[in-house]
Amino acid sequence: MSNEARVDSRNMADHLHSVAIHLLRKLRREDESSGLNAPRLSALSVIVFGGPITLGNLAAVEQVRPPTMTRIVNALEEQGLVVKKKNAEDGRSTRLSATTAGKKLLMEGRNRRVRSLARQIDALSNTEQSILREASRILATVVRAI
Amino acid sequence: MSNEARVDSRNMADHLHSVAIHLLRKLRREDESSGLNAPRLSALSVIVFGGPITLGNLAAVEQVRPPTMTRIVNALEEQGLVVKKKNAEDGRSTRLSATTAGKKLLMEGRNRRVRSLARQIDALSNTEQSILREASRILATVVRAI
DNA sequence: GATATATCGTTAGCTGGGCTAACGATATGG
DNA sequence: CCATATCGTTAGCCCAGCTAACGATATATC
Repeated sequence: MSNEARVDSRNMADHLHSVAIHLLRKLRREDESSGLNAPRLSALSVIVFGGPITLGNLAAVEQVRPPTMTRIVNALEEQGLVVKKKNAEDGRSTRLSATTAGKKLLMEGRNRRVRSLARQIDALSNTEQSILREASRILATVVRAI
Repeated sequence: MSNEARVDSRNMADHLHSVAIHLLRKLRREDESSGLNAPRLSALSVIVFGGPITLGNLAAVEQVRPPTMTRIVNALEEQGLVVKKKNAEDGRSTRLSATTAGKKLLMEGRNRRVRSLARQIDALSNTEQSILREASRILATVVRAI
């Protein structure tokens, strides 16, 4: 590989990193009324679409340590969005699943949070939207591989 | 606009949001040895390339409130990476600039942090790299507009 | 079957980033 | 000269990360 290519990939990585930081900072501001911030929303999403799931597995999926996930799940539980059930086959682990309220709030909260971003995407040309769509797919595999 | 397009942009926004969360979580792990985490690295970067700059302006650029930036800058100052100077023309404001050590650490820390991401980008095809390059440019303007 | 070991989740305690409210210091305008 | 505005800091709060240590349960070994 040429040295230029390496410099370029470093710049791209740098730029993507910066964009990710600022994107999340912006979106965080949309949270005020939702009662669901990013980590909780993301965890709830996994529970809704991938549940029932154990706390340890959820922590692994979300790339955090179990104590971190304990607190996130406790908050979701106190809000009545998630229920913990003992696993009958293994008393050490729990089975997390979403309540009806949890599923409902996921959709609403997620909508609220990404609404402003979606609005900006709507304003892009079709070509630009295609590029973004492809890029987000590529990025997902890239991130998974890190 | 068709309803399908709106649904699609919401899904894209959703997906980008999720990717951004997981990207930053991954990259945060690369920080251990660097001594510079994301907010400090980002702030230092602005000071290095955009300094001298006032604390308030830096906070605005970084999209955080002044008290938040005060703490970040204090940490950078304690590490000898940044210096505060009184503005001679306006005694209320300060002029932040990077020390030589700050400039050096920025390059090294930034490299370390995005190295694993750059490595994955290197492994992509030329086409995929082009898509990512375009997408990061588009995203930057999108984020700025939110 | 008893005992050692491994695994799951929680608790405790730390660091650090975000915020608002309130304040001192300095500029500026009436 | 005094009222008002602006800049940055301090204080105090919430929440997300982490490690270390622990109780409870499973499992393996003797």
